[in-house]
Amino acid sequence: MGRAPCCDKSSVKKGPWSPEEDSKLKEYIHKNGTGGNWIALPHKAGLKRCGKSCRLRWLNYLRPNIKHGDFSDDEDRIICNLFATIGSRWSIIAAQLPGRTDNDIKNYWNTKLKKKLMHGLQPYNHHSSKKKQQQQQLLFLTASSAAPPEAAGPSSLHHYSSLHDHYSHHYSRSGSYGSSNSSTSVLSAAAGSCDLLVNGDHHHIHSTTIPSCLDSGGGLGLYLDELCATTTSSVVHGQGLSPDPESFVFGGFQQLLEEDHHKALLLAAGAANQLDQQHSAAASSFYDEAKPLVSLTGGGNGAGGTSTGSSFFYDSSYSNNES
DNA sequence: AAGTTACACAACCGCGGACCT
DNA sequence: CAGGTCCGCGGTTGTGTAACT
Repeated sequence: MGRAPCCDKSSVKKGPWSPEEDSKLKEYIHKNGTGGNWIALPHKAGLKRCGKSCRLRWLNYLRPNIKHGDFSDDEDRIICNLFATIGSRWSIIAAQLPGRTDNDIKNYWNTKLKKKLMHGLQPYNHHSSKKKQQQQQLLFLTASSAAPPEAAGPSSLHHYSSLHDHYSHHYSRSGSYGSSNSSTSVLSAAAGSCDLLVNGDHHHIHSTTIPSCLDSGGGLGLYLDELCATTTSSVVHGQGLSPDPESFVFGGFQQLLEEDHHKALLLAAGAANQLDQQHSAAASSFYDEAKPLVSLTGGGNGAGGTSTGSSFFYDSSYSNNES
């Protein structure tokens, strides 16, 4: 029954790979391929390594056409856009960046890009009172400005809080996500005017004054008054569609405590799924089960992705699920 | 110059789903 | 169908090195 154990953990070597090990692995795979069996590979290749370790070394370092070194602005943009849409699905993000590995992107995000984003989030709303500012927390929904207007998809209802689940569900069935040649547009969320559905109340927002969140990506945001309040009747104000876009996007951010910085960052990146996980307790205190916490409807200019990408978010089955 | 801290990156670990027997 | 392994993924840790005091 079953298969043999992957390896004897007590007898395998761990830690950094030596050049000799690298060349052994490279040579073996060039001659024989992986054979579809990483567990058996190290023994055949004469390596005292776990199959998992070999696989990781090959995929992340030895494989041909791997890019090392600085990420370009375009790559930054793509990573931010994708992270904003799907969260930390590094393998999917990596699939959109030829030559980059998920591990590489993950490290890059954790060490540089996240900080870059943090530093970008500093101007403050000069128009709000201090007390008001302290009460306000920022809910930030990112939307890609990279997608051209003509890429707009049909309208559908988006429940941001469940975007992650939808995404997993849909891509795993359609298998179309990797086929797009337009990585920035594949996962673009709506950037044009749209309706926000907050605890059942509709708010229509026009995009023309919506500024860019990152250097590149577009974004729209709104304040949630008393985000952590225990009441379920909190009102969401669609603030900031003002002549002072910067203050809208980043307003209130500086008042957040360390924990909230992380929360706001996740929000800023649109990683609603992570927010759900990490702050579900706080969120659940004011989340009305019967109504979506925050939803995005419509989608004018820039909504959705192109060609293959558009099927992603505007899949009919998804729309059906929402009704 | 030595010690400490911060940073970047490689590698490991554990989990969940797919697959095999 | 049940019980087991394999594979791939994401989170975390370890290690080398640069920057700072």
